[in-house]
Amino acid sequence: MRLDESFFQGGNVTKIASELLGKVLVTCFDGVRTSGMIVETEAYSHRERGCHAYGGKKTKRNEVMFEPGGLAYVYLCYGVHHLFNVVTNQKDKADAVLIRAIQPMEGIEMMKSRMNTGHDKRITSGPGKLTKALGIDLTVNGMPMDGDVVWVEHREKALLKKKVLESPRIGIDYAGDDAKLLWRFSLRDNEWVSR
DNA sequence: TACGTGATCACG
DNA sequence: GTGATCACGTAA
Repeated sequence: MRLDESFFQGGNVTKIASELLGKVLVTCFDGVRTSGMIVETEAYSHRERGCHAYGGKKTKRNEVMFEPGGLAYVYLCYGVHHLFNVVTNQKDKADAVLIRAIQPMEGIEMMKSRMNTGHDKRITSGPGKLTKALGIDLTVNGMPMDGDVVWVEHREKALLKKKVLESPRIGIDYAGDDAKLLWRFSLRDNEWVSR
């Protein structure tokens, strides 16, 4: 079952970030499906300093965050890596969830090919790696999560709460005290979580 | 621990 | 226009 916009417009970005754990992120390019179970996410809200849209700051890069929830927000980080987010909340309330790691499911050969490697060890264990493995780049920015390129499926029953680990977000030292928020969610003991 | 990498942003 | 910055990954 596919998640629709009602899921992404729920308004509580940390709740959505934790609920995305265990769900399946899917892409389909040229008829080839690749997918993986989401094992690590981070929440970002316009109300805190870690967010690109902090204080309602709207730029060319982040304008899709100001649209209603259910769109993909992709941007280039450090000139090399595409990072994939899902916009949540409602129009002009710019919140998003960063997908940081997945556990490969479908299309593993395609992922290995995209990663230029012969093995499948930890090929999706990080926000920049999973986008490469899934074929996500800037052309995906702004796409709806209920189209035929990228979407999220719900397959398994609800996760046990105690499987969800909450910790500080990675790589946002510039956010001051907001860097201490426990807004990173991961599946405890899952080997595909990033380091 | 160091640094590549290039789009984007905040200045002028 | 230009320089600083950056929600990472890899090598060492």
